[in-house]
Amino acid sequence: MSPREKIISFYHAHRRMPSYSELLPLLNYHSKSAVAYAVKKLIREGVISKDDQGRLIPNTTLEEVRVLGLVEAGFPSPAEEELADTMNLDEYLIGNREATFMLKVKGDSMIDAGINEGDMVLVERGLEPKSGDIVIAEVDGAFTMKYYRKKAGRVYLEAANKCYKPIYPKNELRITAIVKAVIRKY
Amino acid sequence: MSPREKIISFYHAHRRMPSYSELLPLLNYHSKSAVAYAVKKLIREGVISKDDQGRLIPNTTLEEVRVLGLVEAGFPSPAEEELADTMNLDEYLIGNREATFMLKVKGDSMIDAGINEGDMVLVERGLEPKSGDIVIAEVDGAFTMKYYRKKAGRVYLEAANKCYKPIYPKNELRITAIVKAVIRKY
DNA sequence: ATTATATTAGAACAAACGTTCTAATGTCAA
DNA sequence: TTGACATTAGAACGTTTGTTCTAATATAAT
Repeated sequence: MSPREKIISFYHAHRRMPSYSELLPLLNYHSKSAVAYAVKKLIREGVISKDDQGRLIPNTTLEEVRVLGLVEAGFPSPAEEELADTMNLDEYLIGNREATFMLKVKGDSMIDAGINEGDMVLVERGLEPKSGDIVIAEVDGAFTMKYYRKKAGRVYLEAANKCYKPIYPKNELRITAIVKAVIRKY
Repeated sequence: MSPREKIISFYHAHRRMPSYSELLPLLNYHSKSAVAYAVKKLIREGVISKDDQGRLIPNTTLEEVRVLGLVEAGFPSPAEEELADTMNLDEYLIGNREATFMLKVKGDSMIDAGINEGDMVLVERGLEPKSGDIVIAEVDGAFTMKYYRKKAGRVYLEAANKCYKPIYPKNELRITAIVKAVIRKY
């Protein structure tokens, strides 16, 4: 296990960077100056960084994922791999964390929109739905995921599956949340 | 802006929790004991926590998303909402961060698998593909995303789109990475 | 073996840390 | 107004922080 990996696992276990004292046993040293020396090396290598007060802060690569271009473009050669942009999944997917929830998808009503049973959807509450949004709606006491459509002032729900007919709500139509992202894990 | 939101934004800006001194201006206090008092309250409310040495650590809700059950089950009433499980997107989606990359999908060859053009895929390098995996493959110098199939010892690539025919590699077939997750943002 | 260099141990240091005490102030009900 | 309580300011405390120095040791080349 490299020093880098040890620090990363400490960071994820404690949700903060280790102090020099905590790095002593972690990096198998017996003096803080040895740690200081090792830390300087890691900083030179771009593994970690320091803030203006000397505290260690995680480098972006500790939390971010490298983003490449298109599938067709494929992977760059190791030489140019440094040019790759990085992205934080959390920041990318979550706007208002307080209002964001994750739901597991049941059924096949949105299969033509590429949302399959078992997928996870990130939904956000408290937003005003626009026509064309995918929403979580409460219809007659039950929850469903459908397209939210508004045509000629009339609101209805439409599945992304030809087997299902549009739903024209009889009573009230409560839009509980709006689907912001779909996540499928293999 | 509530104290909670101030701390969260500090945490995301500095990638660590603030010290008591840093909370002074943040919470508009002029003494550390006032901060200590406020921190105790926040801890009582479950907003933040402390480790065994008194340092502030972010509560799970600072980074995690609440997970509900099925779409059909919908949202629990506010009373039982505390029961909701939480999940960290990073931990959920990323196994080996060093080997993980993100690619933007071009084309419609995997549309029947629910992967559309413009989606992002999380791929991991250095894994041995199994039959049925979705992979990024280099065929004759170009990259494509296809199903990896192995039948009777023979390896070929198959699109999830009836318009495309299976690819039986003439020369070599290089599996560059395996698709671990699909992410679509609306 | 000898030299030069790189690394580590150990100690000392000022600065910053969270904690805790007293005193002052603010808040609210009676 | 009075009294009870909650909150804040300010100061002092012991501890831990990162830094920096010297001395000892390891490493590698000559």
